Amino acid sequence: NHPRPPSAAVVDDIVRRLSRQGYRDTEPRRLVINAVAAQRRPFTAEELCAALPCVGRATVYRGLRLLVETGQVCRVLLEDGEMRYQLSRGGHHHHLLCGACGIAADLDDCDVEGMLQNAARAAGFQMNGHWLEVYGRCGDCVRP
Amino acid sequence: NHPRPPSAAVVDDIVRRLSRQGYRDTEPRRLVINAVAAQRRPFTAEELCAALPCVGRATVYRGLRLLVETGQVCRVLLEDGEMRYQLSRGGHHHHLLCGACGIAADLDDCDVEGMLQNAARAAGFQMNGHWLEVYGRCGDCVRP
DNA sequence: CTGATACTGATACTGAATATCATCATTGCA
DNA sequence: TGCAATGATGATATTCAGTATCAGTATCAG
Repeated sequence: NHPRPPSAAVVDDIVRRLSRQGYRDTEPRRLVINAVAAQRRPFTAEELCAALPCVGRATVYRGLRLLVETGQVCRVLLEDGEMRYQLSRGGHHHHLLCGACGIAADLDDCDVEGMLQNAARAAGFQMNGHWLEVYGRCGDCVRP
Repeated sequence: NHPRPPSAAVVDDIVRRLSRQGYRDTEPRRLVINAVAAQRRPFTAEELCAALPCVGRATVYRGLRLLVETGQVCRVLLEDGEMRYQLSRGGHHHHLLCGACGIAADLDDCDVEGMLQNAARAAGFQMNGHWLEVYGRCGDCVRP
């Protein structure tokens, strides 16, 4: 339930990728990335702010938005409609969200794509993308 | 692009269902339901307020919330994360959302359920529900 | 009819997110 | 290495959706 020590390699990787796109490597931005990488489960922008009292609110929000826009952080939609964020491993994937402990596991090898393409086509619709979240209980919460 | 004249039968039906659950049949509430039924595409709470200048904001929000809670209006998640609402036909279904005209078509006969169940189980996860939206272009917007 | 109570709506409030803008830090380049 | 050019920061003000309050009103069962 506590933040984990973020691996410096992960943070450096993200900073490098931003650098390649022309974004500067700054102290506050690194702090934001660090805090994002330290989260164990989907978090809100406000939680980030709380975890970074020495970084301005605006900077935290800007940093988070940047990470989302560059695809390094993905959005996670909770069952009640709340939007949270999580470090992304990259690539298309979905989330298995545990309603008990709040953790989000990745679900990669799932071919909804093809099925949806077909269903959409049958409805005269050209599919370009989709959003999928799966809700339930993770293994640890089902049998404790 | 204009609101359609809401069928009185649909509105009456909703009012009756609310009545059965102990909710009163009031003038402002009927106006809200009427406005909801008149929408052609997913709408926001604020759009409802704008369409109902003679009904108090609080009442519009309360009415909308009631309809969502009783399952007569479903939430629709846009690609950019914005949450909208739409009159529900009831039953489990998903939406085909057109990014061009904003319309939402229903997708009923699609068996993602089973596939997700299996994928979730393989990850040691007990699935209880899911959220799915499909994005793209509707037939009218693909070939105009 | 009538009373219990659900409902309404003007208003005030909250809280998340963004705009502003003077100041500072970073980086490419000389 | 030093120096602009400009991207980034953060305190503050502001916006805006959504909710709480609460006195007054409408509904409906009996």
